[in-house]
Amino acid sequence: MPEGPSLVIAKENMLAFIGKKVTDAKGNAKIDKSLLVNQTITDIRTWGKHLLICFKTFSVRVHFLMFGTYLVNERKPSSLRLSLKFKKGELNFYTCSVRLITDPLDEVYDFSSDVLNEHWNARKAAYKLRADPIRSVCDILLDQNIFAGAGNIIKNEVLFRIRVHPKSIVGKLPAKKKSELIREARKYSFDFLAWKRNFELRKHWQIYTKKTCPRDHNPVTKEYLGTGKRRTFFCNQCQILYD
DNA sequence: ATACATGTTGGAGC
DNA sequence: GGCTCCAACATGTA
Repeated sequence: MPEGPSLVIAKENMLAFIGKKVTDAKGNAKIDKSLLVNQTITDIRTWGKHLLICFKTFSVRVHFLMFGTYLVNERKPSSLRLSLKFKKGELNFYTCSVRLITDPLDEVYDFSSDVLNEHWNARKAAYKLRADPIRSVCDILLDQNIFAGAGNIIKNEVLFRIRVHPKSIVGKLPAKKKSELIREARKYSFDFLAWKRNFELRKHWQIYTKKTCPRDHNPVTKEYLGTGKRRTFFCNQCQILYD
């Protein structure tokens, strides 16, 4: 469930609860759940991979990490991390990280660094790349401070689309490639969102988990790259190394 | 069925 | 203090 577009879909699935009052809050989340009872949801937002359930004086931040799931007006046997009940309906969260945020969200988050946000600021991203030129494009694309919402699938597919080898150093990219990277990180995220909505995301993977490059039919290389040693698929022939 | 994965945090060790 | 490495979290999928 994790990458940014999936969070946008999660939010959309929960919009009906805006303006609704929590009648009960349960689950093993380590927050004071009693704070939520009798509070009304004022908004539901996302920042990257964070789902933000807003109340008048605080927000509940849900991060799904790798395996988190949620159900709207449904339950499953697994243990509940957080369950919000309403007069009509319920929101259930499993295997996720739940935190209370008491500072105003606009102080906690820079929404212009969320690739899916309407306030996305490409120039700011370009500035951040210039400020940190020696990092690999692999690490840059997973940096939530620069491309909030981008995850490992987006990383792989963006690099393939712009024909950049994942071991490239961001400062060595020609200016045109750098702006292409920034543009494509956002564009692919919206494609991801549209495909995910239609349950056809996998069908559109070009390099991620692939064995053969769809461009030149050479074998795809799989390596664990970057500081997080994340699964990276690439074509050694058509993705150019800038180092 | 065993291993692995769309992610992040925090602690140990240096 | 700061860096890197790794366990922990916990479950669906191949």
